[in-house]
Amino acid sequence: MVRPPVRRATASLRTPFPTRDGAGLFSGCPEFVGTPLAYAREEEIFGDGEEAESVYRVVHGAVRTHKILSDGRRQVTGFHLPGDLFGFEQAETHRHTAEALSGTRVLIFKRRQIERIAAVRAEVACQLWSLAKRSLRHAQDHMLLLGRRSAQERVAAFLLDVDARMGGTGTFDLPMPRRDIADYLGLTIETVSRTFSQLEGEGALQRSGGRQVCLHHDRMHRLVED
Amino acid sequence: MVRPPVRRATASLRTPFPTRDGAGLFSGCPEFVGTPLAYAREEEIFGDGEEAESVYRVVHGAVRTHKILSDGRRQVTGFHLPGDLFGFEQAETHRHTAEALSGTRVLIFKRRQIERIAAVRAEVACQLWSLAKRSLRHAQDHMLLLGRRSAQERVAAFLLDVDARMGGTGTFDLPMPRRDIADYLGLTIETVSRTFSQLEGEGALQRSGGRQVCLHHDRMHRLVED
DNA sequence: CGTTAACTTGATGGAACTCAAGGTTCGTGG
DNA sequence: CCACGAACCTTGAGTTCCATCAAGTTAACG
Repeated sequence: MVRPPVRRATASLRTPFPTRDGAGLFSGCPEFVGTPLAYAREEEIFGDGEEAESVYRVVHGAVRTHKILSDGRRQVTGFHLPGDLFGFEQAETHRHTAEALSGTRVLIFKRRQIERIAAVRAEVACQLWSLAKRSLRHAQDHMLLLGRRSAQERVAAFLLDVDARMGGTGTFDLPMPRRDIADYLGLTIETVSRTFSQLEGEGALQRSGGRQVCLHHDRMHRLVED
Repeated sequence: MVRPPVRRATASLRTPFPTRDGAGLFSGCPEFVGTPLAYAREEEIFGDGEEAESVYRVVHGAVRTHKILSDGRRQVTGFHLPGDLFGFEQAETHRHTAEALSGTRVLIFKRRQIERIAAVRAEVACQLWSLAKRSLRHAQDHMLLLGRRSAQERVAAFLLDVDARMGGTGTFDLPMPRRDIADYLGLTIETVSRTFSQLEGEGALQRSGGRQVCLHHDRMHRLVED
């Protein structure tokens, strides 16, 4: 798979904004006050190999994290929606790249500070542990998808997951382009596109305008073995 | 992919043995005293959906954890060697099945007890957090492998990983059969077998007696893009 | 409204899967 | 110690699903 040269965000209008959300708690702990920051579409939030100074919480918009091989093959490891935390690392450096999918606001927390507080307050450390376990479970579910599911199952499972995270109404706008979906599901954009068409042909969903979809929950679910 | 009926351990000689290793610490915390227990080859340690009462540490032998779809497709999510912990769950029930690869001894810890101690001692909770982050990193690396790597790269990366975990001498016996390797790498046993042969043909490894391999480190590494 | 990126569709090819033997290893009992 | 059987592993032939290559078409945006 050949991939065009690395897409780097050009826009760098990183506009700090008022502390409206500054009171936003870190898992219900008032001592964590995040610094609000905004990123433009496709702007990099942190890069693979950089020192992991901060941890992030999405306030508005969406973020993707990915890993990339030297020849350009990319695996998107997660999409992060409002409320989600990302950027935790086991080591001192990031093992991922994080980029905004669209104009996105986040709260930034200092990793050192979080670790300092966790080292003293057991209930905070337990919350962080729990958070990591939740991510781990997601990663393991995704391994099953990547290792053993067909293209149709992957796309169907993905759409059901996004729907659930966006409110579960069955109608929503996908916050990411096909390339990101493909790289998340271990497929190519062509296969994702064809699978969308196929699902629409089978009456499992309807599309309007590329990004908007309306799922037929029952038929969709029937496509995903479990 | 059709799979033979679920392989259930028939042998159930779960023989508790003396407390020789009872002094084995839980990440250096003397208050955790595990109960030693032994499992026979292919014996189930815990099953998907069961209540997650315990957490385990491998003392001797090897364990695999996997997830399985209703039609039998299986994804092995990890192999656990002496010193490794497994069986932590985010929720109250296990989301995996764990089975002994060979005669295996483990130490069992009560999850409730660990949680009780973590809730009070921050440094313990931080260790557990760190452990979860390490597992998460492994899972994310594996996603990249499953989503984007070729069969040859998967097998080569796998062999290098096992070698490193078994001492890094380059010569070792694989503790698992081809089926488990295949289900770990998202391949079929035939493809794994063919890839072994291909790697041997290219001089990247030598086999003797099915399970024993001797890796040619340089050539092996060259096959794994990063 | 024009330009560009994003998405879709078609034709073709190939890596890995499936099906089917055959060979090897290893444990068990004669 | 050797013979037998049952897993386990390897190899071959044919097929399939998804990737690749190549146009088109639609949508987004200045």
